[in-house]
Amino acid sequence: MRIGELARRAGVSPRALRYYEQRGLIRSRRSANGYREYDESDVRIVTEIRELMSVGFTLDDARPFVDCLRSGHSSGGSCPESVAVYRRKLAEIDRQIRDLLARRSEVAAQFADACPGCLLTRRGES
Amino acid sequence: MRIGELARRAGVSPRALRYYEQRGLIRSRRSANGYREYDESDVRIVTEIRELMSVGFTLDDARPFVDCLRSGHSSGGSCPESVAVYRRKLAEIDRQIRDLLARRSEVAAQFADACPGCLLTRRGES
DNA sequence: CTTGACCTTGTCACCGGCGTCAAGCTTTAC
DNA sequence: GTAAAGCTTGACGCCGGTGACAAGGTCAAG
Repeated sequence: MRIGELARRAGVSPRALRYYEQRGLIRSRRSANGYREYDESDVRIVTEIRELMSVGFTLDDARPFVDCLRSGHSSGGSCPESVAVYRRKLAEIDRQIRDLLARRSEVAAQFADACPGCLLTRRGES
Repeated sequence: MRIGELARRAGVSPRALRYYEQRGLIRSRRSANGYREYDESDVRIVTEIRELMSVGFTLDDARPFVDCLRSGHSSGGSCPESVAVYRRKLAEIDRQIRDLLARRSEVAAQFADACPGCLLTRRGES
């Protein structure tokens, strides 16, 4: 299939696919007229990339998963390198959560300091 | 004082100060030779900006605080507009925390799905 | 033959907060 | 007198993941 069909099937723009190729995540055969040619395995790969990006992974983060799929594994996350990325991302998210919690209390403290009484009424807005 | 001294006293680069001016956060008198001239109130303003940025405020977020200081208040956070920004930022942080928590469980779910057993050993890395 | 849908490469734009360099002035220190 | 430090404006670069546009090649349907 050509780029437009792959894009439709994977739910991305052709522009994004060319970018992924430029970044070395997907490859393409070229037909005689220069058009990119893809097959089913590319659909799988792009789908995997999108799934990872939807939970905050970068393209570089996704690379080990793509390699894992290419090396024949049915799941992109079952290779040691992918597992390492999973662990790293989880740790990263945990760190971000901690940072945000710390930041929240700093903001609340500054707020209370600058405007005593303002904070007494509402909290969290959840 | 000139830009270098203000920069040193406020703990920022001269480049940052020119940027703040370009964004309309600080103003400068010019001496005869074209050099920017500042006084103590500018030290106070830049310090306020830095304090806000250190807890994740953008320059636009800081603007009401600067205006508040300029209008004679001893604290930049005591004006209604600043209070509104405080509340907005707290709500924003709360939202980000919720998003990250949701993301964390999505990543953990994908991880568990892709590599059953991998997640059993450690969690959180805290 | 022509229209229109699809493809190609290449480039600029975005967002935030500057860093960094260029090219030229002024002031300060010795 | 001169070199170093400090000042000026202007402009490009960064980071991530595209969107949007330009200027063209290709191919199927009418």
